[in-house]
Amino acid sequence: MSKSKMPRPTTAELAILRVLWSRGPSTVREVQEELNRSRKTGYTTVLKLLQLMTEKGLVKRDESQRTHVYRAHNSEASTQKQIVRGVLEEAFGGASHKLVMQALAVKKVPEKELAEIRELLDRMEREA
Amino acid sequence: MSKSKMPRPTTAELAILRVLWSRGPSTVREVQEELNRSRKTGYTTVLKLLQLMTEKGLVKRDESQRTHVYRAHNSEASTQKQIVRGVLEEAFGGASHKLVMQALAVKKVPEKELAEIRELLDRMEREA
DNA sequence: TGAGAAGTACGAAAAGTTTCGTTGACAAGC
DNA sequence: GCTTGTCAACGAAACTTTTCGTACTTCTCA
Repeated sequence: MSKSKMPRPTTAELAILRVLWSRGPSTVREVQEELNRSRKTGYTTVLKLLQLMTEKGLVKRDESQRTHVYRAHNSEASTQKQIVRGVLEEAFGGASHKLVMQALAVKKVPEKELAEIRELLDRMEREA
Repeated sequence: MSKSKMPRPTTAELAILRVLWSRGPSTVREVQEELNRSRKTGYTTVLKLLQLMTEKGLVKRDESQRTHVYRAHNSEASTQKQIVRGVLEEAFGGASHKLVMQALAVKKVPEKELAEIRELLDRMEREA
């Protein structure tokens, strides 16, 4: 499935993807235990989600062992980009700068990260 | 209902809110006609949505005339902030700078708007 | 070897979202 | 006063997302 027609992950799916991105390839049990740190979730719930996500192409499954191992199909960055695109259209009418400014306003950003943003801005201006 | 426990608007709800923000207080018919520019939507669909949104507190309804008039309860900016907060937690693990950089990367931002962002950054540094 | 533990598959219930048909109230014009 | 058009209310269908019970298989080890 091409990346562009990939459906946007739902909330529960994202929670799972975040575990996979941070832990790397994992079993159902491992994902479930990690999720339980923040929110109680039954084993079969996680299993079912991962099965559906496999069908949708959001994750890949290694079935070579009895205990299957799942990994995210798309990178964290590319999934985030897809989500941003969605939010941008849906809630901001495409006005990226508004999204940027809200993101900066919502939460104090460390100096180091502000510098990163500045650099990106510089680079963009140089290319324009 | 306090702003903080206000549920995040769904996709269809957001489409309606965007009309209300841009047109100001409007009747069901007016909202529906505006929505039809981009995507065919039945009258009763819009009506039902607006009724549900009234219950949820997302919009306010003026019933003094037979033809009711709806207006958004929260401002565009505060709703956007709420959405950004959600996306930030759900998909970015709270890393605002990543959200900012994805937003900048997704779509070319006009020079004028980049300048606005720079100004905001300057202001933030001065205050820090 | 057989009892229990750990795993997958499947189906369906529960919950949330979106759509629309139908009904009855009210209004406007003839 | 009757007819036609516009509107709100309601209920239900269709669809999506989330949750979990149950059944069956495989592995472990006493």
